[in-house]
Amino acid sequence: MITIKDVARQAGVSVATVSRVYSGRDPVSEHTRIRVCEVGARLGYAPHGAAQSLITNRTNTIGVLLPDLYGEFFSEVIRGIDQTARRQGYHVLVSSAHQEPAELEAALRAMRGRVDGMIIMAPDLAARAQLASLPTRFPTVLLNRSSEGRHAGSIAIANHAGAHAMVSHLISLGHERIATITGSDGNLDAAERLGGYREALADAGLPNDPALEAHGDFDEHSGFAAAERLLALDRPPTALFAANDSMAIGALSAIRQAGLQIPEDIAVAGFDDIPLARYMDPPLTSVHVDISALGERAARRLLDAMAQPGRGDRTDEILPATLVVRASCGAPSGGARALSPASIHS
Amino acid sequence: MITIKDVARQAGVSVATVSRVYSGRDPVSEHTRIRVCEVGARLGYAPHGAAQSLITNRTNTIGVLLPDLYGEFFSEVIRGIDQTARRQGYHVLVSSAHQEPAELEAALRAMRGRVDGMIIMAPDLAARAQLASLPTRFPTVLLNRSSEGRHAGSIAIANHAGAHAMVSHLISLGHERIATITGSDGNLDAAERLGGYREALADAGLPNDPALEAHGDFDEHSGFAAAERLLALDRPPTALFAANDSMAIGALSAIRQAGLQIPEDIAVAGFDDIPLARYMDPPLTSVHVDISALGERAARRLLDAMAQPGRGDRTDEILPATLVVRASCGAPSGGARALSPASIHS
DNA sequence: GCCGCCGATGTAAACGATTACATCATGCAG
DNA sequence: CTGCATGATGTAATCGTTTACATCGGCGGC
Repeated sequence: MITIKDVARQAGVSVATVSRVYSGRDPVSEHTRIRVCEVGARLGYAPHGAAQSLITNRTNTIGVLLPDLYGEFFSEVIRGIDQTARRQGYHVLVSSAHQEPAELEAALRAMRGRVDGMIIMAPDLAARAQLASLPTRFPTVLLNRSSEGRHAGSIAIANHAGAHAMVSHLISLGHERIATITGSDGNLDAAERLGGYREALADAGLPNDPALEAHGDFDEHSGFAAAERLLALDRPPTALFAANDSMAIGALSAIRQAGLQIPEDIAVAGFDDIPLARYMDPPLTSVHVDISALGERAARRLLDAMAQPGRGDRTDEILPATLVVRASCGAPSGGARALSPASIHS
Repeated sequence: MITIKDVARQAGVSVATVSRVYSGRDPVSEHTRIRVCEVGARLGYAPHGAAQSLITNRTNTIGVLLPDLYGEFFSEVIRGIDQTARRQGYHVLVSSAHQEPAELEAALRAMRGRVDGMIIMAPDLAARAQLASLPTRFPTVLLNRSSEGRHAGSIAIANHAGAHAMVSHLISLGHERIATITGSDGNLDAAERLGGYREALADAGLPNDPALEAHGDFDEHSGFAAAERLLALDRPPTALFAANDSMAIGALSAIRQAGLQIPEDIAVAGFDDIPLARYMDPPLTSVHVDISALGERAARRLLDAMAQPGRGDRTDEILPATLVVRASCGAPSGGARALSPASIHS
């Protein structure tokens, strides 16, 4: 492998000069700069990242710790992070599927000297608790609401508000028996969406029937199965709010298979507004959240925090969600309404 | 930040001993090993990645270069890579959206000293040509068929065979006017799938009507728009093969909107077999490819190549695809058939 | 003509680990 | 008792950069 010394020797200058040419910080005479660039290009020289990191104490890399990644959500958040990171000359080191607290900690240690900051998504409540107790080595931004750990800022989705708005919407359409299909147990998003559902019912003075809360785990099949169970009830629901679109789509399939009409016999709504939602039959009413924006905001916040070390930004930010009404809920017309433009500073 | 020296001092030993304890290579007396571990844990010591990389010349990281990432495909391939990589103690550095050859080269340079090997996916033909001319710094595995560059192995999806099988299947159902919705221009997967479509028609002695090849770009909307154009033809097709499922789903929507029945009036098939395909109405016939396995294979191949430097593995491997017949194509029954178990050694 | 400044360049000390080699005590064979 | 292998540990060179500091020539102000 060819190093800065090789370039220096062949260009007849010292390593310091070569370094200056490439970093562009100190003044270098035009003559030598051209000469060095020439030699560098001919030799195919590229600075050794590790060596640079060692001396500058900056890696130009941000780490991303994600849970096991379901579907498009993962792509989108990474895309948002990667785009803003690269724009600032940063790389992205990803690591996924850290359910066990121990594994999570190991991953975190391994990042030492490899990243300048971290974006961590730990929707699992147990892992999250563990996280709070870890020594904070570098700037960190949490995805999802940071209930406890006061050591980092966070960015979350308006889960509660979104779910509340959706269920309220269903109520406004005249539904009184509204079921929900929940997300995975112990998942924070799932819990918050369920909370929004319950609160909306309570706000409207409707009873909370436990039989109408069917378990799911965010994938299509669990939505299908949950819908089948709900339809088999003595008094089946007239509306169904799934905690994400994948499950809603599974539910649509189950409902059709039972020979029922959507939305006439039963209204359906989802959460996430994945691209495919509008192409369903009928098009799926959902809560739109801009996942890529979530990643982008997180990256931006992290980069800011890294720029001004010390004055860490402990803000908890909530990304607004938008109600997208389509045919599956039986509402008269389409259109989107904004809700919860909240940006809560604690 | 706390270094190996701090641990050494507090434990009353030399840095060498601490290093030995952490790497576990050389023998260390049980007494001191415990002592060092104790101090290390108390101080929260973690070895500095960059420093290790510099001296050992190994980063324990593999780089992944991806094009702009559409939908679930991206998640899946990354998941496959990340899982196998982590199992071997490797990290994953991702970088996406490199369309421009210049940008791609810059990204590649920036990896120097940060990764031990690379997985590169460059479906764009122009970028791919550029790639072949780059000096090969480290072991590399290409995703998608490596037409030219003889400097690396590759793993590809059975695009041609999959499309061929699907179109042949439609022909066997009696269709003679079969349209296709193509993927993005200049995209290799798209080109190969189109090739498979054309060859299947030719093999069956059917004419190739250019009007039946509608442009798309892999997203839902383009599928919707393309289907509208096809339906407006004087002699509309009786079957439709979309180059991916997203476009097929957009097409389903357009066809319904035109008041036509699927599959009675027009049969529809896709490619990729995304999880949602089976939940469509009607369930979507598609070509199943295991994307996560693609990433996994790529990672495994790369890790192998890195383990035995020099004897690079220039094999071109093709991952088999499976025909998944559901209701949308109007075939009598369901079930999957394997095709193209090809693993071509060149 | 001298002084000081400035711009261009070189010298060498870091950065934090790994590891070949040296050192040293210990135990055991002869 | 001597010599040597062995196991535990320390010393110091090394990886490829960046950067504070030194050097040096030229130039303008006085």
